[in-house]
Amino acid sequence: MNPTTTDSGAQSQTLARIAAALERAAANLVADAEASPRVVFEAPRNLDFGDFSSNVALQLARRARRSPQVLASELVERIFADEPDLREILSEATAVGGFINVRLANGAWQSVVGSVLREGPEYGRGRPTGERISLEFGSANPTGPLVVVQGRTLSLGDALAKAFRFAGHDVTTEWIINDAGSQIETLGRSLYARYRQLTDPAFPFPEDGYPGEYLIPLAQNIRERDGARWESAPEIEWLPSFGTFGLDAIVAEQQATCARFGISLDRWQSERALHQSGAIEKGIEFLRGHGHIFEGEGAVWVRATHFGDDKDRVIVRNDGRPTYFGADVAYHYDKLSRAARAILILGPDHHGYIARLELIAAALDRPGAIRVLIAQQMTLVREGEIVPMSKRAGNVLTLDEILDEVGPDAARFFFVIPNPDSPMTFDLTLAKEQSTENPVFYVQYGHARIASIERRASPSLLERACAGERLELLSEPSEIALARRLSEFPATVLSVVDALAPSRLARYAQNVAADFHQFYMNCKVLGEDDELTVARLGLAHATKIVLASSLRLLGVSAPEEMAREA
RNA sequence: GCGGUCGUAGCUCAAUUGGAUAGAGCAACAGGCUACGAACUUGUAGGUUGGGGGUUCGAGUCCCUCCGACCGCACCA
Repeated sequence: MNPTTTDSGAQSQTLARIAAALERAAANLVADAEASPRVVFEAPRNLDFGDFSSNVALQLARRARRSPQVLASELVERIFADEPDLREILSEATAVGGFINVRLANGAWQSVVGSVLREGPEYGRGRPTGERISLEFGSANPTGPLVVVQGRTLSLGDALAKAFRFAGHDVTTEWIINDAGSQIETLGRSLYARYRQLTDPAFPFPEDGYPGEYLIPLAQNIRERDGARWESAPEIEWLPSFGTFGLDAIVAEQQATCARFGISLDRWQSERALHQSGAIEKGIEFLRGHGHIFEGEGAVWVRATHFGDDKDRVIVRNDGRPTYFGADVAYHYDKLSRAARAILILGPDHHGYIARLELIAAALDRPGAIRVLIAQQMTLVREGEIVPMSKRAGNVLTLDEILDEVGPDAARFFFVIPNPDSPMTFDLTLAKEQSTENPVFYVQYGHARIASIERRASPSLLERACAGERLELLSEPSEIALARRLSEFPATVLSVVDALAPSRLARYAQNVAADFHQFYMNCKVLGEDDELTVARLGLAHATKIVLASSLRLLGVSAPEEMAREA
């Protein structure tokens, strides 16, 4: 189906044969040599129609001067008349409403199971494409602990990175630390106030400071290290020290939270370092060379309106300091020198920034090379009540607290279920419930159930099953449906990458689990007949492989057994 | 006011990039364990895809226009 996957299953070759036959038939019926018809099969939304369908008759109808339905019927008749051998691989071909629907013989699906067993965790992996991709996500301000939204960008970003890598791309994951601006000074003042408040509770807290109690332990650390020596020092002495101390400590905490989430990024880019390294000047020079820079009102501007922005943007202030936009230009100049494409997943407060970021690509002569996704806002619900959160009041629920409450597996799976740009309600009560209602446990239970069956199976039969013996015995509808589902895995990974939509993988995992549970109800795996047991154990094991791969790409564990219910 | 994102079943979300009868899960109702883990499963019910127009063989998807929600609109970061 897709040439970039290794062995996406024998059904793809089967399909190619059928498509070729249809193309020959169409070429005969449509005496229009200028464009030879191309037959593309895709899975119909409703599988009652068949395994695959093609709309080629709808597209060719006008040129063939007959109705789509008539043309489709003729094409179907022709391929069976011209190539009777097709009946071996094609159990059914029908023309309905202009579509040509085909159903493959069981052999195609049996061989998919063989492919999965042979390739194991490598099933579905793409060949290296050589394309390098920069994927930025997380990137919280270094002024406080990570909160829920960052959990969402982290889950989406890491899942996307894993899918890109599995599909054969070369990915660098990165996070920018905004350590260059005035917020570090504000952080320093807030931390200093906490430090003074340790001995003088009446010491005033800065009005625009960062509330919340997370700075208090940091202040205590400073107190233990340095004692009272800062109490009488002037601000010019303590400010840099407190700012840097706070920054380093908070970034370290953010990294620790990522680690709890099972996420480690390749690159933590300091914005200050961009300023110091001369990267900003390099970026500006590039733009100047392309005529995108002009001077006015004492500042340096980028002609952003030329690329569709609603106003031109200052890149160097009239006091000579670059703006944040300047850092962005520099950072993406650097990213695009390392990678073919840069993808960013940002929080909801960056909505108005999408155009400005994406136009940087065009200004750098790489139109379309920057793509910004916005992870929308989340509403937290617990026991049916909205959890109130206000940054000002300092009662924001941190990501760490959420991990404490529901655990990393549930959090990662839930964050990835909806598409990034749809706002999301996160039900903490549901996420921590270990029950039918919880999709994470549903999928994990499927994996554990297979592991349990394998523990009970005779080792010699299991060994034969893993070698792919007797798969030709699989013929029950629920067996074929499950095998068919396993065949969709490689295409699912590719579609995650194409659409930048990890949610498809979460959904896919749920579908695999559902098909397995149905198979399990209908077909006894460990039965009287050893040969049938071998075939079904093979199917079960292939399912376990695909479930494990799906969960791995989502950063969720695949347990061998679930904790027993009380 | 300008711009962005969105609006789909009672709730949480899908819909293979323009395809057929818009699908899952939860909640509701009715069934299924002397079987490999019932943390499972079978079925029923639930919709004018916010409203209206347009483009074409064909629209939840693309265009226009209203309505509504959220978020931006700095020589802050």
